[in-house]
Amino acid sequence: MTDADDLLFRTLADPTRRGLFERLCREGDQTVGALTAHAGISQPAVSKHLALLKQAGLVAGRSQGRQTRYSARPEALAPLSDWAGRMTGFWESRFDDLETLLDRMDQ
Amino acid sequence: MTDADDLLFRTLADPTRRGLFERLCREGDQTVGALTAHAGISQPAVSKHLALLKQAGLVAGRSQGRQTRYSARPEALAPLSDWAGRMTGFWESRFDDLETLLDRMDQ
DNA sequence: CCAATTCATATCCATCTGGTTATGAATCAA
DNA sequence: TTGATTCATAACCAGATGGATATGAATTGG
Repeated sequence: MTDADDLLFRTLADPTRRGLFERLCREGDQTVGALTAHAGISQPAVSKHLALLKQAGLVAGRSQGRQTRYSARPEALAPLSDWAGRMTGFWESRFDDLETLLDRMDQ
Repeated sequence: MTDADDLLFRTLADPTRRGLFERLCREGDQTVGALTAHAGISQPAVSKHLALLKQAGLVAGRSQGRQTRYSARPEALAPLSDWAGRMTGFWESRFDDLETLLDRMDQ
């Protein structure tokens, strides 16, 4: 469990952040204003969440004049799926071991 | 984003809980004492984490005399991978739309 | 140039969170 | 039965977290 993985999990723990990320995945790039209009919280709060999402690599922001357009980076979710896969893998391999053991006991 | 999903994300946000869950996936059932011996925190702290993991469906505990053996339930991770898959799916479908649009403009 | 817009940052605050110690309930061993 | 073991729960505390408001910097339009 690396440090970056921990940041990823922590960042996704908040429903507001997941909401912002999901919206960017669904509907593509958005300005802070557009995101704020649907978030139900203040603009500074949205900006703070976006900063955290950015730090976790989940979004990227590029400045366009006085606006900032944010976009989702779903590739950043890969470590999440990888980790879940490993957990299930450990589980199944232990299950396999048990099966081999039972097979041996059967003989 | 359902309520259960939110609980799952929140529960996995803590590195100690992920560690406990990972250990149960890797090495199978463990008593609270065995888990405490490797966790680096007090037994009550471990019990509290286990209670949260249980509430999220990630582990199950069965009482055996004065011990409690906990086991991992990796199936509970499914909503996590599902959500990640949906996010990537949204992304890709938007990308497809853009491609079709560009294709049309090419004609 | 000046006013308005857009966003980020600073500051502050209530609440949540993860840890501790203390304690109690249940089980086992002698 | 009595004392030890194992775990869960209660009470408490320091620090993190998510929110608000205030403000400033940068850009744009008139």
